[in-house]
Amino acid sequence: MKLNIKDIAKLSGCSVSTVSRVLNQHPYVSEEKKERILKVIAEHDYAPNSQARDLQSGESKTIGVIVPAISLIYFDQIINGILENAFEKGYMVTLLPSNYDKAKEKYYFTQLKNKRFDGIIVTSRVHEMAEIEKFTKYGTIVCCEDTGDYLVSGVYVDRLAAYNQVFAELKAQGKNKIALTLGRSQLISNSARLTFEAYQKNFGPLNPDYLVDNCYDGPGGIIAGDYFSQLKDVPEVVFTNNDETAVAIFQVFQRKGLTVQVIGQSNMYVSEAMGISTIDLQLSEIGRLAFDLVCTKEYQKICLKSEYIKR
Amino acid sequence: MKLNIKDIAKLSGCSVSTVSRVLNQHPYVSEEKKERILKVIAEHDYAPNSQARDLQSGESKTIGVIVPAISLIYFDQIINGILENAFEKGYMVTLLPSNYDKAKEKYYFTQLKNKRFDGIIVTSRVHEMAEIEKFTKYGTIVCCEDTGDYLVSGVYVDRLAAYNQVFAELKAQGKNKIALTLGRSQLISNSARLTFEAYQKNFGPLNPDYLVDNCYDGPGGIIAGDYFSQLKDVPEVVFTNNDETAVAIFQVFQRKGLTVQVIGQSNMYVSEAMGISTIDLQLSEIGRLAFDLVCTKEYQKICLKSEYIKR
DNA sequence: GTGAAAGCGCTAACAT
DNA sequence: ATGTTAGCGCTTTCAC
Repeated sequence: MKLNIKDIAKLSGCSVSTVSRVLNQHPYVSEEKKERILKVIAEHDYAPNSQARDLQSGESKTIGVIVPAISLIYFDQIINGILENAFEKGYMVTLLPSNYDKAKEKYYFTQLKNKRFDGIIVTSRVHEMAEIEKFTKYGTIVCCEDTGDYLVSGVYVDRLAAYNQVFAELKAQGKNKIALTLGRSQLISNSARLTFEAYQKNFGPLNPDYLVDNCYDGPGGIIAGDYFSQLKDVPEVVFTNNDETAVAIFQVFQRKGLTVQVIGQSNMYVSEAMGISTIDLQLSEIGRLAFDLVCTKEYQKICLKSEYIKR
Repeated sequence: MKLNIKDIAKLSGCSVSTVSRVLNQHPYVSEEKKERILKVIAEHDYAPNSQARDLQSGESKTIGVIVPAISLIYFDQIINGILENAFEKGYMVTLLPSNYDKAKEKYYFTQLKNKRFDGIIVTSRVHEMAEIEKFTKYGTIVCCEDTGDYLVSGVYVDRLAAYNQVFAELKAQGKNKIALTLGRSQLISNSARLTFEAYQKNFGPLNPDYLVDNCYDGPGGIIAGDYFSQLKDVPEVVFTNNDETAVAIFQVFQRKGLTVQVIGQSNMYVSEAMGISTIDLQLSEIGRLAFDLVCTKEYQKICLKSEYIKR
């Protein structure tokens, strides 16, 4: 037998508005009634229906987070940052797995229009930024990347600076056989584009043999490692797109007795354990700030500094 | 200017119920009106408000998943199983981080009563099962563990069988210096208890020097590895509670030139890459099935078989 | 085939 | 300080 606020009112002999007042801790309720109502509520184990509250307030205290796939540890850190912040502010976080499927992604933006979410954080995307800009009229959207000239909030790290620092140092050390791994190719991924830019600035055009695409994790790293080690001209350094990949490649080389420097990205625990250099991408801080923006509905672009951690 | 169903009715010159009918694809609407309404909807970029729908239907098509902390890869696999299944069935998944804080956990069960979720999946918990049983009157609850005699649905893997197999084989191989790592101590964690049970059955009482508690991940493994390798009597085998820990311990030993067999749990990619034996805990399948139960609101206990993967 | 109207459970403006 | 009532936007009988 599910009770509603009306029942509580009846049971405690007062009006719904009085009950609502004590529920929401509004002033102007006599101690006597207050206690009586509280007692009835406790006795009958009543809890206000949040769907009705949401409808009434027009908010849901819920935000959606678009992720390509949760299993990539990269996103875990961002999610953690979001989660911590959201909990403190009394928000709930709904995970929106896209698998980089455009239809799914669009569906989630539609749900924003439906008011299922107060806002959406995009950790990675397949839609064009111009399209996402259009969705902002349905609600707050914050992307975890540089949103350029588009009117979309963004929180990101200055990757280019770190990439340039890494490549410049390698060059100064006299290295010049530098291989790269990327996630999605430079055609669609912003970070891939920046990697290229920094590489070319320091070393000129890249030897296509020294590039492996679609490297997202450990298994991808194995493939890349096997490939690089079979080249006639084995690279001196492999600059990877994340720590999981870096570790896997490192192990392949180690097993084959090759001495190749591997550099990761994200500063995950695993790279620390293996003593692999990495770039701290401040993922959890990005999540934290992105939530701040989505929560306050502010339009803003925030750029954090990344740090090259040499090991 | 936010339109509602009433506006659409007015704009297309028919009643709200007719609009509602086409929205929900009910029959008995003339083709002519249907088209007209659809056109108006498209032109004005209208989308029905899901909060109102939820209130009306009494459902939210959302389930909550209690996790101690997302960063533990262990839970990623369960979450992935849940997410895939949920998406297929048109449900949303809200992450409920508990950090094993009892107050937080309780708060989430309260939200179930509030009807914010249609159900909750508990991946790990701090509440007693008896208490959780009481919460089931607020909605469906499914735990990812053996719920024993309590009237709470559970999906889990037969760990004891696998643990027994492992210890029996080690014994047959003549090993007897077996160390253990655990997550939460055997006082509160079910899997810790089972590990103990299987160990004792095969080897009798455990030498307390051969036990390390509170090992959740890589960092924990490092500590354990350092500890074990400093013992006068270094163990021959370390049976760990998860693959991340196993890998970390393995590396510590390797670095110190010690030959110690390490066994993990979860069958994560990392153990495969390192060639470490492990127990496949079927985590993603557990997530998948748990969602099935929560979705159909069935009360059921499902036990899966775990597999010892020797490498 | 279509429409009027009664809720779903709550909040808040308005009256007293 | 307390009660009455009009919505929030939608679905769903129940008439016609």
